[in-house]
Amino acid sequence: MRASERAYAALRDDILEWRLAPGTVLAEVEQSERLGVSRTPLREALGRLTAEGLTAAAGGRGVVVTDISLEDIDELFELRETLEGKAAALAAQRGDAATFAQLQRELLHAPELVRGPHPALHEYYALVGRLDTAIDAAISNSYLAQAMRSLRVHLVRVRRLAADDAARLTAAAGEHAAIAEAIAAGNPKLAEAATIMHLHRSLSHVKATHVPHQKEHHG
Amino acid sequence: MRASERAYAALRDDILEWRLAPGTVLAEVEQSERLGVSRTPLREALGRLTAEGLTAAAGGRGVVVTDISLEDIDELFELRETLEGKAAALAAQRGDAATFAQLQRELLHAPELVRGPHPALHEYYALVGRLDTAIDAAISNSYLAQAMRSLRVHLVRVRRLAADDAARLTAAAGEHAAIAEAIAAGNPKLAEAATIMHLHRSLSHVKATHVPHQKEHHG
DNA sequence: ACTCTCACCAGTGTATACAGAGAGTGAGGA
DNA sequence: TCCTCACTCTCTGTATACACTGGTGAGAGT
Repeated sequence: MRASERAYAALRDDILEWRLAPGTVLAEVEQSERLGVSRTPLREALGRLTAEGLTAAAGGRGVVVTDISLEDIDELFELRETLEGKAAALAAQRGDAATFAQLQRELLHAPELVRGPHPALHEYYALVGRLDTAIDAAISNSYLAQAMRSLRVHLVRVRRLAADDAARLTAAAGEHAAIAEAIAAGNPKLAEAATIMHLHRSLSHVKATHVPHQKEHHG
Repeated sequence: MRASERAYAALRDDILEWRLAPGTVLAEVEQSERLGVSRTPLREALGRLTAEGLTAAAGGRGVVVTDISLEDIDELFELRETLEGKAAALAAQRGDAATFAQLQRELLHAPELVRGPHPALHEYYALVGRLDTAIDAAISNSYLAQAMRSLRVHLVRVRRLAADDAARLTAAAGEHAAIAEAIAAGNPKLAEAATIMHLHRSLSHVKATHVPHQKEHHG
């Protein structure tokens, strides 16, 4: 694998998992030594991260990890409602009913994954991810899909701010199932409404359980 | 100005003005010599262009200028309708009425700019650009604004495919004035409807006057 | 004549050296 | 005591040299 790709993936993970706190200055030499690559591929990685909005240029002083404020979360979900609402509606018009009917059935059994002594959270998130992928494929609009992908990067960070307990995941599975059902039924209005409902509840949950992230400067 | 910035601006302009036809392979050494910069800043420029979707990696064989098909235009306007419709609605809710009322008055006089022996097209496009900027500012949602900016880059390319005659520009000015009026009136539904109407007519115009671009390989 | 293989080459990916700019710090004066 | 100016130092921005990969063309074998 290319060195620039490794550096990008490593830094991206570090930021999304909050191992690199917002405000952290990413100096080129420091990071290139830490990741074992030279400055050239590291600069490429930083450029991609900056283009995605995970880092920002700090005026001659390298790049810093961007912050996510409560206003950012509101803005993020406002855009998300617009894009994913439209995407669900388009999927209902253009998607394959059998695919989404199958996803609905699986989602209805998803609560079993998050309950019990050994919650299979990985499988749960993979299932939800398959619904996202199915919608992306169904809309057959690469620009819209691209816009949603770039949005989801930031949402991964936000998700880490909330406490995803079993109760919330169970409820979310039901909401996802409702979206899949509406798409399978070919009902655009209903699919959009189900998506907006889900996003509002998700946002409420994030805001209710959100704990301000302490900035750790462990050096 | 930084060399990477100059290279980026030059290549971006060349692509948007169709001086670099879709499918053109941008070899690093060749372009770095043409633009008078070394390969390092040129690679950064190519990375930014690829992130924006104006170029695409060609599997170890450099990057190529991406193509814009008729399907792309449909997808582009589908996303545009979603984003700009929402933006207009938000601007109607949050924007300053006086600002948009003033823009409406100027837009109503815009036909004078495109008629006559000396059409002031530059002023016309600047005025329309000011409406876009005002909407961007009014929505106070950086993520939505960013999504629209990345979309408009591609629309500049599409605009070059259509023949922007005085008749179309006059009609477009009226449509823009209607959008500004609806925003000034604080009517979100109306602002969204006016935007969707404008975009549909704009798309129809592009499709009606579109001439397939001949690929020139002048070397 | 067709196909397979090997070698060469063009071009990207990476490392490193050098220059220039910006920020921080220290001292001196008001 | 605070403000300002200059110096220094570190870090970014750029150039260039080197390595490696992927592709293409020619030559030989079937």
